[in-house]
Amino acid sequence: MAAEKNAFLWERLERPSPAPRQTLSPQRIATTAVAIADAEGLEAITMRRLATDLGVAPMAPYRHVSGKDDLLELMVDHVYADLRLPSGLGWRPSLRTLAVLTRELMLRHRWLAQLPPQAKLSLTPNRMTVAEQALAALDGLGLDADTMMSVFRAVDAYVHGAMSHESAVSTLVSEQSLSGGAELRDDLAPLMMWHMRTGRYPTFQDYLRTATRKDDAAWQFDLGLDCLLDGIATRLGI
Amino acid sequence: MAAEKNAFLWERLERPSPAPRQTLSPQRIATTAVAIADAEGLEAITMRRLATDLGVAPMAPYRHVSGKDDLLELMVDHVYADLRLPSGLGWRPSLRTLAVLTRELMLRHRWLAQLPPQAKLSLTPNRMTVAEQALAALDGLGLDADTMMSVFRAVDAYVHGAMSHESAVSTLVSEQSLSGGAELRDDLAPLMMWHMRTGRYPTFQDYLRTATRKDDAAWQFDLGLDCLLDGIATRLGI
DNA sequence: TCTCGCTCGATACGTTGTACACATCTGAGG
DNA sequence: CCTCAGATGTGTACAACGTATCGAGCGAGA
Repeated sequence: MAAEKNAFLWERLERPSPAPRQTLSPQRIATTAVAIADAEGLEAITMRRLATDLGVAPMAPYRHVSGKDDLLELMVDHVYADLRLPSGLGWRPSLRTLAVLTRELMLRHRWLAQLPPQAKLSLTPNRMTVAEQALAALDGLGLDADTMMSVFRAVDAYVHGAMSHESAVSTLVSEQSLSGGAELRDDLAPLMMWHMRTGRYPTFQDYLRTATRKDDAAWQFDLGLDCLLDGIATRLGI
Repeated sequence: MAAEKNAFLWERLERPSPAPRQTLSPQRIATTAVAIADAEGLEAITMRRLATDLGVAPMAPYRHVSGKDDLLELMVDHVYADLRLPSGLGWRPSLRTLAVLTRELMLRHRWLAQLPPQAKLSLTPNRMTVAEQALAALDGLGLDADTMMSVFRAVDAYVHGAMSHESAVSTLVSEQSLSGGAELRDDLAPLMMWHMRTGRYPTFQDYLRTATRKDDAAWQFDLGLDCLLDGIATRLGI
């Protein structure tokens, strides 16, 4: 594993490259991979496909990333570079902005919410920067370190959970709208109908009949988020 | 696709099986698959491995599940059968119990938090029942249907997001503690150290130095959950 | 009893991640 | 300017995966 003998991916990235052979670089690999995933989804990310789009032999990228997991981390770090919080806003606007910007990032790159969990866990520099900024926004309010981190993680957990759902639904809908073509929600709706016909879910059925914002994902996201922020404010007295 | 010509998996499951050939059944398939995933993780789930453990040819399970995705849905539904809320508790204890029981379920089956998102989305009967119970607990409080669903989904999103993180960490730690053997957190800690040595994350570093409950996942989970429930109560006036 | 349809077995194909050995290019030291 | 070690890209190959396909065996209704 040639790429691994020099410690961490991030460490290698920060020293000047000893041989500027320039046809391939972590930057170019990340950009290309992100373009593929944005256009065709996470399942289109293949080491061979990546190599093809880079105009290079299948095994070439392995000189720069130690494997597919490494590639996914690189992609995550690449897109998180776009996520920069304005500073000096107070804890609540900071956390709210963080959540909203993260949502927008995940809508721009729907594959972000579909990554395998070890890739979501990855401690990449740009993700560390986001965490640092969020923690800094919570500093100096009289909270102990554990509480600060828990608050940040609670918001992060909500955002990831909500977006995992939202982007799975939107991916499913767009997939079948371009393949089947006939009816939108061609998979979900009939299955839901079948469940309803069993009569076992009366409250759920009421919801389906009377709800008017079933497709307003932003409204749903904001409601949960504001509840969470309200609770943080009242419970912690900040 | 023989298994698909008869509509939904759940529909097939509810009619009496026409040929009681009994060597294979969705029940037995689900139990066996869950046992594999519980013992060896999600990546051990292979159609071939499943067939081997069932004592059957590799393609045999395809008569009962239409593919791997179907298998994962079956597994999800199987374990969610254990999740039953006590009724008549009021909305807040109900939602809290739901969250805590879901967390325990996901700790018992760590693969639940690592499923690909389309499997998390699956509308299985037992998941529908959980949703029905949660919505019922929110009924009659003067909330409109959209708000009820959003509240339920907010809690669900928090639980999934938090457990996705928690179970990824615990999986990582247990994996390397049984493989590398030397140091616990052998992957995470040195990488974190390296990040800290860059000096770019002072607030984060303070956290690492002064925090005392870094490993108390239950405490962190409860704090975020209680904040969310507080916020729901105050913002919606219930 | 015969036959039909469901169940399971055997074989095989295409795709994936990646190990390995070889060829080539680069910049530094003579 | 030449050479040479090491970094970089190529070609080939393999094992494992999901699953399509076809044929054999069994049970139940005629």
